Order: sequence, then structure tokens, then C-alpha cells
Amino acid sequence: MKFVPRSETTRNLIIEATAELFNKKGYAGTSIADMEKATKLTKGSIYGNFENKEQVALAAFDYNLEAIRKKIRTVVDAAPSYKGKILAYLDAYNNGHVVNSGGCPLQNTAVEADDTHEELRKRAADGLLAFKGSIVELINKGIGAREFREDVNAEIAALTFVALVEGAILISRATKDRSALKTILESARKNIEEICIR
Amino acid sequence: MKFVPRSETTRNLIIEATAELFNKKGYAGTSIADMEKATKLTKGSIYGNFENKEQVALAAFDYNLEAIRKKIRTVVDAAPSYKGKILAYLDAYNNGHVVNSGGCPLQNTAVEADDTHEELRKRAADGLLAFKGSIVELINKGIGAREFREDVNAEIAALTFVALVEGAILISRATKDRSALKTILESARKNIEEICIR
DNA sequence: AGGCAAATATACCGATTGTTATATGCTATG
DNA sequence: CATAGCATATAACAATCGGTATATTTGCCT
Repeated sequence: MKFVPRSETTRNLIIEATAELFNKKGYAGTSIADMEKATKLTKGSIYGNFENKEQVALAAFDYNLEAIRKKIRTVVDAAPSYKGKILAYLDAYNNGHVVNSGGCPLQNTAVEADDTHEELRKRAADGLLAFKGSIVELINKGIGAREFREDVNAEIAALTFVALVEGAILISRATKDRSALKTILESARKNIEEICIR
Repeated sequence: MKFVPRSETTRNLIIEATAELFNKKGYAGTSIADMEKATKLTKGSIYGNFENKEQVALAAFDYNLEAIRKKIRTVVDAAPSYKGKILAYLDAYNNGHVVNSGGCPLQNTAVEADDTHEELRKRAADGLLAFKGSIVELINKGIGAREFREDVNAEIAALTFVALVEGAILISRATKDRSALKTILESARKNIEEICIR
């Protein structure tokens, strides 16, 4: 029996209303009843627009990821230098939205799904690799523009950068201590300073 | 109605048999039925030895954490210098057991519980802070022993260290790529080298 | 206004959830 | 060998799970 979604606007409403829910409580921790409350719709309507809970969770993940990317894109695009663009990532994560609305969806999804849900795991992995890839690209462009030293290993620097950002979010959210976030992101900033020329 | 556990050995059996389960599938993702399979016991027996599922999860977390600590302690104790003791942490995490048996319980528990289960969240937070504290202590002792430079900020260095380790586990588990773990832990090693004298 | 299509709500399904009450089995002591 | 005590298994519980079939409402076109 083939499924065909009904209303595109309702689909989006469901995604937007459940995105934070899935990010906070996870896939296993979120029930259809939770989704009914969040959307103020009923099962009938939800199942008229999504094949099942899994499809909502996947869409919610994509939505959460795209929301962060959009926030990052604006500050990154505004930065004039490649170094500035990389540091803009830190501002984006430091500005609190991610840490307040349930944490980084890449992290949350990766941790829950790595042993339980292959498709979600893969999406989180792809998101993390894309994160790393974008930093690699900025470093390489920065090397070309003589902002960064030529001997910099972009892959290593980018991986370290991503690990620091994700580790910072983990610690600050677990301890509910924003200062840990600030400290670690500052450490990431110094790492970038150190690959700069002059 | 007061609960009194029956058999101490069965309690331990339940903890040991479910510890990996909780670490992999999380609190919400692990059912009593799962626990029956893992322990080869029945509900009746499990509930005769634990007040409820939550108490098993808490005990399992403690068990998982202690298991890692024990592994770390042996390699740390064997290291002759303070620098060596810190680097021993990296060996412990690099040696694969953590990354194979479901990931770091501090990370898994922190991410799942930060918005859903205050007691588990607190235990994970305490564990992370203890991790950081042990590194702080080693750095400070190392400073006293003239292994590390006097101007090193132990708090910052330790936070960065923990973030790198946790970030490394996150990325390598999500991508199923052990080389990412190696790369990032090597980066953490260099950080330690750089605070060394000479 | 009438009717049609589309979307939501209601009602129900079997299965599974966590938990409890009761029954069975084992072991050691008399 | 009986029995008491303890630990396990069995069986049942209401509640909730994800999902579906059906009814009801909504909005648009004539």
C-alpha cells in the first residue's frame, strides 16, 4: 500500500513542531502522543502526512541540521577572511541557540543512533563529515590566500576543530555550565590563531 | 512499601549483563524484555533485586564508568611521569574497548539524559568533571615536578583535553572510522607535548 | 446552497510497556 | 525426610506503544 502525503504545509508544521522534541528526547524517547501534544494535531493527521514515526524523525533531523547550518552560513558569509569565517563557527556555537534548544543534533543523533538506527547514524555521520569538510575547505582556501601556513594539515586541524566544538557542547550541556563552552571554544580559537601566518 | 533486594550476586549479574545494553541502546531504548534476554532471568527475578528499571540503569551506569576508570587506572599508574600519565589516558581510549562496547558512558548518558533524566545527567556531569579534575591534578603535579611550564592554565588545558577525547569518540563512532579517533587523540597528545618544559 | 475532494479527528487494533501478585522451585536446616 | 525460607518463574495488570480504518469536518467549485 503506497503512501502519499496530504498537505505540504501540515507536513512542515509537524516537522517544525517536533524538531526540538526529537532533539531533546531522542527517537526512542519521543512517542506519538508527545508529537500530538507538540503539533496540536491527532494521530490521524500525523499519519496522513507521514508514513510513520521514523520518517518524521528523519525529517526533524534534517530540519534541525539545516537550521544550524543556516545560522552558521549567515555569520560565515559575513566574515571577510578565511580565518574570520572559521572563527565565525565558534561565535555561532557560542551564541547559545544550539546549546539551549537541546544541543547539537549531530551529536544527539550520532550518540543515540550509532548502535540502534543505521539510517539516522549515517545522516549524523554525513553531517559531521560535512562539518569537517567545510573547515578543511576554508583552511585550504586560507592557505592559498596566504592566511594560513603552507605546512598546515587541513584534515587534522579540521578534525580537531570539530572534536573541540562537539566536546565543548557535550561538557557544557551535561554540567549546565556555559563557561566550559566558552573556555573550550576559546581553545579552538587559539588553535586557529596558531596556524596563521604572522 | 519498602523494597529490599534479595541476592547480591544476582544483582551483580543483572548489572553486568545489562551494562552494555544500556550503554548501547540508552535508558529509553532498553526495555525490560531486553533485560530478560540479556540476563536470562525473568521480570520476577529482576524486580526482586531492583526496585525498578531506573535503578538498574543507574547501577549499570556506575558499573560502566567504573570499568573504564579501572582500565585507565592501570595504565596511568604504570606511567612513570605526569606527562606519561596524561598520555596514558589517550592510550586507554585509543585501545578500542571504549569505542567498541557502545562508546563512552559519560557521553552516552550525558547526551540522552541532559533533557530527560536529571539524576542520570548529574552522574554523567560528575563523571566528566572528575575526568577533568584528574587531568587538572596531573598537570598541577607535573608543574610542581618541573615537567610542565609554570604558566600553564591547568583548568583550560584539562577541559580542552577532555573535549578532544569526547569529540574524538563521537566522530569516530558516528562515522565508524577509527582513524579519526587516532588523529584527534594524536592532536591531544601534541597539546600535552606543548606544555612540557624543553 | 449543493456536492465533492481533501484533510483532520475519532475510535479501535494487537503488541509491548513497566510493574505487581502469585506460584513454583531450590537449599539448607531441623 | 519434612519444612521453612528464600529466590526464581509464571501470570496477570492497566497503561501506553506505533499504526490503521473509519468517521467527521473543512474548504472550494459549480
